[in-house]
Amino acid sequence: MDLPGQVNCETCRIRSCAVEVLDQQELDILKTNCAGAVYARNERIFQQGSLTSNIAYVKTGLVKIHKNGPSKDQILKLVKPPRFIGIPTVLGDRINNYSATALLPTTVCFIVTSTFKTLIMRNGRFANEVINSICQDELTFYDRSINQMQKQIHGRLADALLFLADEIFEADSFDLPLSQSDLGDYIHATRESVTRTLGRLKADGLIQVKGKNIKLTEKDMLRKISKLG
Amino acid sequence: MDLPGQVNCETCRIRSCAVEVLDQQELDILKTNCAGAVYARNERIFQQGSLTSNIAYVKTGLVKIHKNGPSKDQILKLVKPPRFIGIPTVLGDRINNYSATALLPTTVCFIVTSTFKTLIMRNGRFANEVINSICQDELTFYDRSINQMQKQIHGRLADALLFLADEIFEADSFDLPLSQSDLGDYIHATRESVTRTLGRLKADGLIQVKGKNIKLTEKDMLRKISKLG
DNA sequence: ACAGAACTATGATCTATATCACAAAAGACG
DNA sequence: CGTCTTTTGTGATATAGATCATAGTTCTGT
Repeated sequence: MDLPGQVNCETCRIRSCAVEVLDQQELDILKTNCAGAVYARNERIFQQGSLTSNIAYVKTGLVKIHKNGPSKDQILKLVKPPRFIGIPTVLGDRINNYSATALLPTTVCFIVTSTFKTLIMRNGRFANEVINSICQDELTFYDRSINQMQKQIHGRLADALLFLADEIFEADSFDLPLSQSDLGDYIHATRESVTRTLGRLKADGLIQVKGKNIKLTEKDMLRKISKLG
Repeated sequence: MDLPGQVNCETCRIRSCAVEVLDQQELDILKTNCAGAVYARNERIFQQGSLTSNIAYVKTGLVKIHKNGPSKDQILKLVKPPRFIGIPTVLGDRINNYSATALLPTTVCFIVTSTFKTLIMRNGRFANEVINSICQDELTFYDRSINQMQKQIHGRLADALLFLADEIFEADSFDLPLSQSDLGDYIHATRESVTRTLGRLKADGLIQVKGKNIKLTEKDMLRKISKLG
């Protein structure tokens, strides 16, 4: 983790919708209670179970949110910046309920939790934007959960690939930012099943694979697979 | 649905933490934009896909939040009052992203969405309480998701029974508020599997079943099953 | 009280995907 | 450059739980 330290929220070009609505005085409060950090691929941003007094704002890169389950670690979601993560630590206990790890080189701003709370209390529009953002996340996660539960592995993998292409990279060709084992944790499958299913999609000509690079050549077909489960 | 209509938020004894922090003027705003309703068992409170301009506050009873998946309806969570439901409709589109159905006779207050938003904007403490509540829900749902995914059916059923006993009824003996088919939608299993697994728990002497009534006689053992999956 | 619907019970079979076992390939690093 | 670790590929086997089929039971409305 590299620490650029001091940041300037006023001139920051990757501000969240929430920060957009702050006034000058509030930006000053934020600025003096905010520190930047840079993470390399696979570096842990925060760890489940650890005490914290910060909320993280992911500015660039890609982050996985993951949590220990009864039998293994599971990736709850992939977070594309810009996005706040770890907001639930505003709750009393201040213990991270999940881990966050960079999947690509990632820049993060840490905001002191009490400052975040102060801004919520002071500025209703800020609070409103935060609520919107959490609600959006909530709905997305509901959908993802249902899909994970009800689709079988082909559909879940197709979903993941389409998500990476459409939402994360906005390109039909991209380098997989996760190992197949991670991908398994994300779509709830074993590494072996991921390998086999990827192989199947490749054999059927729906995707091209060159090392880490994946190219979705038949997105319509992938979407159909995603639909049918 | 029976409509008591006019409610008085000032004297309401089942106020949320959020409403607790409102001042007199805000309570007046709330009161004039709030209507009560009573639902019978299995009555729909709101329907996924329908347009709405209200947020619901469940005062008493028990509610299931459920949503259509690719292959079937799934119960996302059981909501024990008091609790707001449907907050995500504060997002632009105002379309319910899931359904809510009463599992027991249930009383609900509907709050006009714009009023809810006004209160968030006006009163930072209200906003803060709302955020706390959503965050709490979020964490609970993460845990539930991971458990659903990683545990097998015995563990999932044990979880559900312990949840009903400990969180909902606060008693080791209770009448199942869901059919076995619903229970299947809740723990992601078929009705047949629920029947068999319940039968198994009964045969093993961990629970007693008399019609709809269930009595957890070996909670420690159930907890062990829940842990081991 | 009775007919129709909804719910519960249980056995027989099938299947998607986990597990296990091993090997090859690709990265990491002294 | 070679060793060590991590990642990927692939077959053989096992299994939890779905699906199918059939009946009995309880609820609901008239």
